[in-house]
Amino acid sequence: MRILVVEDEEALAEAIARGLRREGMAVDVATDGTTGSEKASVTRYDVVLLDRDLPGVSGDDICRDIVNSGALTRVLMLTASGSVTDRVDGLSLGADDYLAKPFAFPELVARVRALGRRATPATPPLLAAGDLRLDPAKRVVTRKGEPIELTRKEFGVLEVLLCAGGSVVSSEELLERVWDENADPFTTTVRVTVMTLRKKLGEPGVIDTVVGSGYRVAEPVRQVE
Amino acid sequence: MRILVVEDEEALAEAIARGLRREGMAVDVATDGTTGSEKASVTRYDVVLLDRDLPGVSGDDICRDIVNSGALTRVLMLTASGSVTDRVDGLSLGADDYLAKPFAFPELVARVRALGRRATPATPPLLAAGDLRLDPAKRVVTRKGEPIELTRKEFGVLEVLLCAGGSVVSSEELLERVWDENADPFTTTVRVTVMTLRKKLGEPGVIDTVVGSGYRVAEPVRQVE
DNA sequence: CCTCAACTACCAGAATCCGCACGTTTCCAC
DNA sequence: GTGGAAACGTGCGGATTCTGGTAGTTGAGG
Repeated sequence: MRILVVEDEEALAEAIARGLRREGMAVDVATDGTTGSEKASVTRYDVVLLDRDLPGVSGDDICRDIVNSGALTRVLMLTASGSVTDRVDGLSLGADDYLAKPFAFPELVARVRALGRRATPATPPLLAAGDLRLDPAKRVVTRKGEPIELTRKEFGVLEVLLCAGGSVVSSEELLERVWDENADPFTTTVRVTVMTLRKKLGEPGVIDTVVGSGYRVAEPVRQVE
Repeated sequence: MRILVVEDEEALAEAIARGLRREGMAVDVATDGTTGSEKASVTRYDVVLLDRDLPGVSGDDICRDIVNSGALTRVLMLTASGSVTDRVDGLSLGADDYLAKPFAFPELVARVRALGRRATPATPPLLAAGDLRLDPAKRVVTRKGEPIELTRKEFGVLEVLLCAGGSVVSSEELLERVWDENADPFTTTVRVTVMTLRKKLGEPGVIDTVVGSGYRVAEPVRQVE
C-alpha cells in the first residue's frame, strides 16, 4: 500500500512513517503543503495522511485538489482540534476519514488500512449537470447560481439521478432508493415527485423521460469542486 | 440514500432513524440481529448502521456476512466501548467506518454520507458494431454519433442481438428474452419490431436475416468504453 | 392548531404494442 | 427453371400501457 504523510512537524511525520513502514506500507513524507501537493499529483497514492493545520498551502486545499483529480486516493485528515464541527467540515470537503490529535497509533493503522481496502473511487462532494449544482452535504441545489428549495423526496430523487451519471433509473429503483421499506409498490408518488421536481428546476428540462424504462438526467453529469 | 439501522435499544434506533430521515435518507430499522441480517440480505442498502453489542446474532457476524456477500453496501459500526482495540477489531472485520457511543449526531450524518457516496456501481461496457453504438445503462443508441430513439422492445431486441456477438438468434429466443412469459408464442410482433428497428437504424443494414434460423448483426461486435 | 410535505385518485393525451391482411423473398422438389 | 409453399417484410388501425398533470386528503412536525 502506497502512503503519503503530509505533516509539518518533522518528528511526528517521521514517527508516523516509521510506524506505518513497520506495518508493511510504502510511505513517503512531505513536511509542507507545497511539496505534499506536488507529490500527490505525481504519484498515485492509496492513502494520503493530511495534517489540516499546515503552513503555506492548507490541508483543506490539498484535500480538494486530490478529490477533484478524480484519483482513487483516499484522504485521512489529521487535526489538532477535535471538535465536532471541524470533523463535519473535514468530511464535507471530501476527506474520507478524520482523526483528532492526539491519537493512538493502532487506531491510525486500522483507519489507514480500512481506507486502503476501498476499491471504488471517492465521489467528490458536488454533483453538477449543465448549469445545475447539487451539494449532498449541505443539501443545497442551485441553478445558474440561484438556489432552489427542494423537499426531502425531491432532493433524494435528484441526487439518485445525478449519482447515476446519466444512466436510466426506473421508478421502481427510485422508490427503492429514496423511499423506505413501507413504500407501496403500486404508488404513483414517484411520478408526482418527478413532476414537482421538474417544475421547480424550470426550463430547459433537466430530467428526461425514457418511456417504458424510467428517468435520466439529460446533460452530462460532472463532478466539480 | 437507503439506510438500515440495526440497534436493539428501540428508543435510540428510532431517534437515529428520525434524524437520518430528516436528512432525506430512506431509513429502515431492525431491533435485533436476526431481522437485521434478513433485511440486509433482501434489500440493497447503501449503508448499514450496525450496533456491535446485539443480543442474539452479533454485529460482527452480520458485518462479516455483508462484506462476504460482495454487495456494495458499506458498514458503519456503532459501539458503546470506545477503546482502541475495539476499534481496530471492528475495522479489521471489514467495517468501513467506526463510531463510538455516545456520538454527536452531525458527525454520524457526515460519516454516513461519506460512506454512501462510495457505493457507486460499476458501469457496464458499451456495445458496438460498425458505426453503431449501444449503451445499456444510459439506454442510448447512436449511429455515426447521431442518437437514435428506440422504444423499449426495439432496444431490447438490439441489445440481445449485440450481446449475442454476431451469432444467430431465433425469433423464439428473442420473444423469450425481450418479452415476458405471457407472450403469445404465435405472435408476429418480433418480426414487426425487427422491421421498425431496421427502419430506424437506417442504411446500410445492421441486422441480417438468416432464413429459417433467425437474425444476427452483420458487422463484428466489439466492446468499447 | 396550522402548515406543508407526501400521498392517492383520477383524467387526458401520447407513446407503444400487436393482430391482421397482404405483398415479397427464399427455398426446394420436380 | 418453375411452381408452390413456407418464411419473411410491411402498412394500418385499434387496444393497451405509460406518462403528465390537477385536485384533494392525510399526517407528521412545529
